[in-house]
Amino acid sequence: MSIVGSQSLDQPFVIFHAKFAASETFFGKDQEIFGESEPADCIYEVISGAVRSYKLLGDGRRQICAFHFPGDIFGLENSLSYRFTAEAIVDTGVRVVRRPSLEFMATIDVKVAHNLLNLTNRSLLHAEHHMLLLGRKRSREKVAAFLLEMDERLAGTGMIALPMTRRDIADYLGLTLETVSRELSYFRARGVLKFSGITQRQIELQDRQGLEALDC
Amino acid sequence: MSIVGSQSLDQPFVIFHAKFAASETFFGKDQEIFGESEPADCIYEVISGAVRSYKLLGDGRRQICAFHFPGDIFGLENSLSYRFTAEAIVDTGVRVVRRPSLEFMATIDVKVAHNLLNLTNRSLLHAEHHMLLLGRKRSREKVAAFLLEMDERLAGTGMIALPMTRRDIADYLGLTLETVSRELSYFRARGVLKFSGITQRQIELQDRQGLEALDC
DNA sequence: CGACTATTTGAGGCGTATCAAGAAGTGTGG
DNA sequence: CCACACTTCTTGATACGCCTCAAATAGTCG
Repeated sequence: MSIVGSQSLDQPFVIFHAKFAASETFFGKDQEIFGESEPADCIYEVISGAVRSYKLLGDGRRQICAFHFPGDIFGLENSLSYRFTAEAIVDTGVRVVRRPSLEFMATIDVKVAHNLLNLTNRSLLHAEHHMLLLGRKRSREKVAAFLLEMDERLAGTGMIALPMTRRDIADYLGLTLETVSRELSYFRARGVLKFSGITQRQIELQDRQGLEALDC
Repeated sequence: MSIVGSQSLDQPFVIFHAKFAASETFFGKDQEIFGESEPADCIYEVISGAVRSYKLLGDGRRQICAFHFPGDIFGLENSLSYRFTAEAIVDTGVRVVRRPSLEFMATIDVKVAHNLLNLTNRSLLHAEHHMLLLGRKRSREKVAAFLLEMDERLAGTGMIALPMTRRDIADYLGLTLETVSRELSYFRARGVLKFSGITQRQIELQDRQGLEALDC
């Protein structure tokens, strides 16, 4: 229904131009790709795997601002340093472009500049949508929205293979991992979803309307 | 300390170019400037007054995404329709530019395109910062962060004249108005702030460090 | 298989919401 | 200027949703 969160477009962004794009780089599970307040040298596109980007409070409380899946671009900054930390959730391959070369291209290629703006706007759209969730939705509605977003971004088939832990989900939704688990159990008990695979991360949506009714 | 939320720059943005800028338009208190999902025709700069932009859930729960003060630009979109509703908090004057003329300028003037990107990035920075607040801070920390943000954006002198109600503050912070009121009372009882004017909206910060300690 | 991590589930507590009533502040008309 | 109606704000009592702590189960990896 909503395209929020998806970075896929009808046409690929002209940002990772062949002439400037570096080859694929790999990061292992839980490996940091860049850290908050590090110099923002590079921009990344996920090739395979999944990435979380988050901010921390002084005492360790964590807010995951976004998950990035294959095709998504992250690490776009206009300031000198990154605004958050990015980590691979599972083994992940990314394409890297150095910022200076991108900015150079933006000055000579209108299409690149336009795509940069589009990408940033897309992130902003997602962030504003997520503010509504964080500030005003209850735990059940948050988890419902999460499942619908993941289904849409990962497959759209109702068969979801989550790469992230319950804690990641909780830190994305502003909940605890126990509350996330309880709400998933609630949905399972109601037949809204079931754990289809051998693990608890493979989820099959049985009643999408039941979730959409909660997504408001 | 933080520049989050402030849209002021060393140099003014070259967006409201003399050739294209319309004259000042006025909106009365609580008047809608544009509505969510209306066609995004125009872009606005606050001249005087204050604006809130918010999203709603189906049952009326409201999340204020941002406040806009003189000098701030809002209503920037890349999609066809606005992403939220904008209302004047008090009597407000705004400068208006039609989007098509702005987009035209962006194609012929690199500086305009660059400023558009900068503005969008600034909004994104604020949104991500606010997600951390909404998802992971307690009510006291939220109110402390709010007071510091307002001080910085409205004056920076420690004398704050809030244009918005407790309900607006609550909907910005993901709280109820009663909780906001209680936390303000708490800070007042501790001598962190006092109500300096004849109304409860004029606040004088007595102990900024006390607030910054909570802002983390 | 054994050690470890991730997840579920239960019991109880805390923080914020809800409901309610009164005080403070604002605006209007006489 | 005051009287009155209305809105906003404060404060108290209580309820409840989510968090915390704890322990058992499920899943992963050597």
